Amino acid sequence: MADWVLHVDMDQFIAAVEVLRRPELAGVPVIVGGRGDPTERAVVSTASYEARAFGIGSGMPLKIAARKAPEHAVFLPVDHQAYEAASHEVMATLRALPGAVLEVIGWDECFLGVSSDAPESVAGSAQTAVLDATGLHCSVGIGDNKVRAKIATEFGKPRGMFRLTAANWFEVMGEKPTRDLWGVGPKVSKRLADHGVKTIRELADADEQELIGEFGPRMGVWYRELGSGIGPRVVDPTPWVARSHSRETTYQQNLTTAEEVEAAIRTLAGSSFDDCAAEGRPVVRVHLKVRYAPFETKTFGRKLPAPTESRDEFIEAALALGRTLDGEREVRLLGVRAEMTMPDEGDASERTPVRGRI
DNA sequence: TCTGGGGTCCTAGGACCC
DNA sequence: TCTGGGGTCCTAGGACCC
Repeated sequence: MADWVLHVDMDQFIAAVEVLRRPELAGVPVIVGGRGDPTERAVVSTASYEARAFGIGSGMPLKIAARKAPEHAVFLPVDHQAYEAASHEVMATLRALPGAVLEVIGWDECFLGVSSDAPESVAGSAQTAVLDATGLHCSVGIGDNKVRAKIATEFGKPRGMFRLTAANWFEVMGEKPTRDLWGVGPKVSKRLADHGVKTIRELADADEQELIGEFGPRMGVWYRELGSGIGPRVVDPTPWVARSHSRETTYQQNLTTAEEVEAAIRTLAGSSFDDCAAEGRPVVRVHLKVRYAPFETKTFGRKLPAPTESRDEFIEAALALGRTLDGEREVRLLGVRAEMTMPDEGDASERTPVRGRI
């Protein structure tokens, strides 16, 4: 029996959860974001397939979405608790599949490690089990590692499945742009293009030393491997442990006075500290995230003089950092992050540089 | 036209030490 | 007067993902 990685991804998860508890919304363009008021400063969390047909997508400002949306579209507020609960149900269902190892990588997606000679059959069982337990549909990518499984899912959407392995990697992905790879964003694909590397096949064939020169020893090697679809295969069921916590808020009006900024820092710093304190781990760094007009976001960090478990000490450090902000330019405070002491992680060379929870 | 909120990991370069 | 090599720690910021 061969080992497989399955990537399970819920279809339009947030919108689907909303439709589930309001069946009358089935078939209606549903847009979930912010407080559900499209005149406010906020962005779209998820749009239903019906709404996507009008060009509405995640990350889009609600005001823009409102302009694109038809009259009968419905805007809903984000309800974290409902999605959290649905997510737990989905994961519990998948974890109960016989022989499956589950690694959660987000609210609405996970990897499943399975041993089988018929991975499509396992994928079908997973889809049926999730649908029966929750009423929600999902798509499944089947791969010989995480990278291929993750990318395969896109070809299976919606409600389907797709197998991507070393055998069909170049046939399916070879001529596509590097941007289609998981971990290659707009900046990196541009830098690759500047080296004459546009397609995934070209990335696989690229000169390793040239990539190392451009991206450094770790990312250079990693990107070249990505071109061939090479990636980690181990599905790790160990519960995820946060390394930091942050709070961000979109103020409906920009903060204009030093007093307003200070009060905001106090609130955000306090909340992010509380999240860390709840885990009983000292805080070692503070970060401020700010936006300069018109649209430039920056993050500033400071190590604390010593790890602290004092809320006041952390807030004072955040305020001190806030006072170093450039007073010449119009600035909006976005958030405060509290970085905790790290759990023991072992050898960095054994980790994979894919960002986020892999 | 107006841009979320939650995260992770990597690199460059300076300071400092032996 | 000119000038090593290696290592670690830290700051600051970049990039990406869900």
